Amino acid sequence: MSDLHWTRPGQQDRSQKTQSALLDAAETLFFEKGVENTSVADVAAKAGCSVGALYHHFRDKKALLYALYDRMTQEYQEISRNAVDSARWQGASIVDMLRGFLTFGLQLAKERPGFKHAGLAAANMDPELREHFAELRLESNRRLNKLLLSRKDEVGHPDPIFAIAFVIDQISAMLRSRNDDLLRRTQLATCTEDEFIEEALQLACGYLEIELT
Amino acid sequence: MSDLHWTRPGQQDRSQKTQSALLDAAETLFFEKGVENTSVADVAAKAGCSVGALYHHFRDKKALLYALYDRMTQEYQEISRNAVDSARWQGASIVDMLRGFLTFGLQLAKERPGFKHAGLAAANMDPELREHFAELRLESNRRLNKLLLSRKDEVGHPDPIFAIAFVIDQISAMLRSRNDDLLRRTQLATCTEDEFIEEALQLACGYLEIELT
DNA sequence: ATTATCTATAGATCTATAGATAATGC
DNA sequence: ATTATCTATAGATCTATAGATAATGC
Repeated sequence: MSDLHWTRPGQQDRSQKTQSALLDAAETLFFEKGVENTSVADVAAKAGCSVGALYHHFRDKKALLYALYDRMTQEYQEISRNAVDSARWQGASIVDMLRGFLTFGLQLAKERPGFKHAGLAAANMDPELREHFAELRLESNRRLNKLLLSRKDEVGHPDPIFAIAFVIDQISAMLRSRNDDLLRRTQLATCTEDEFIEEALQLACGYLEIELT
Repeated sequence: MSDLHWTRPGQQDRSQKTQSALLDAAETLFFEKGVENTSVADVAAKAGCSVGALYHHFRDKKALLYALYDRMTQEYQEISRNAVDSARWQGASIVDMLRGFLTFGLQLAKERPGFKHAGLAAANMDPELREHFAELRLESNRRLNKLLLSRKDEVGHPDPIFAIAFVIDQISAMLRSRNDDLLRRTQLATCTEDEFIEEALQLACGYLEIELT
């Protein structure tokens, strides 16, 4: 995934500019209308350049898509690694860490709707990309897992290691669902974001057998 | 959605047969390779008939897709209404009802993988179909909600009506995640299906404040 | 006589390339 | 002199239709 032999390095200043413009255009159009329903001509038009220029920068349509995912991946990893950082959560309780994770998950979806759509779009497109996205999420979850394990003495559940992993998986699933606009609209319980966080914490803490102060 | 003006009624015996064959072929191919990557020629070939025949039965490609979703909807509703049936769960406890729901959700995904893929495929295809699928799931959840409310005296949570709705939403999200092969493979906690059900019940009951006997 | 099917193809895309032109930076 | 861009188009699909042929059931 990360070897970039499909994009031309670019040796003039303007090169970088149109390459970015092409990626921006692709990001918008691919997730608005779907990759299959977006022609390279559409992308070029939105980027304000010609089809020929597009093919100068990217070997083919797939290369453009992969380069786009690569860009998103780097963005995502930077944000995520910063949010679930061990130094940042030094001394915090499990509840605080979980609250932080929930807050981060909800915010990210609002600030970068592209990520959400990208995951969706990758689904029935490229199995490789789908895998890649799952791996990204797993990495975040693993970091959180490590954080929580450092405080596993707070957990009353008979098998704390399993329980922590299970809770993270489920909270992750709940977040994904909450972040999907359509799914949220068709849920039985309507609540604000803050309410959602607190109720999800109740769920988690009840299971882990942690006192919610 | 349910008015079927896009399929020809069919007045000969063989008509029904090829129509079914076309829908079967579409079901397989659409969810294997994606709708956009499947040509009507592919579908006709797999169904063992010609493109012309396909267009005799369905106005256009979209009509074929809609007819397919219509068929799946009817199947799904029948199964679902039977599973979450008030007569069937007469006198059962909330835990039993939730366990039944979880069991049903896991089994359905195994028996009819099409439903799962259909939901996925609908996602970045047709917004209308996406909505339709969400509505279907909502209907199931509403039925379960009604069932649980008849036993809300078991619930220790201060706001039982909200708590029940919230728990159903979250269990539904957890099920969706568990039923997605790729997501399951990248989860932190590996567990069998039965373990998943019991742990999910623990989560739910801890939150609802129900005694797990 | 009607309904269902087939073959062949027109017309509309859309991807990717070839060849010409313009802009950059040494 | 090299790199980036544009215009124009070849070639490959793919959808949907027209017109001919085969099967059905009254």
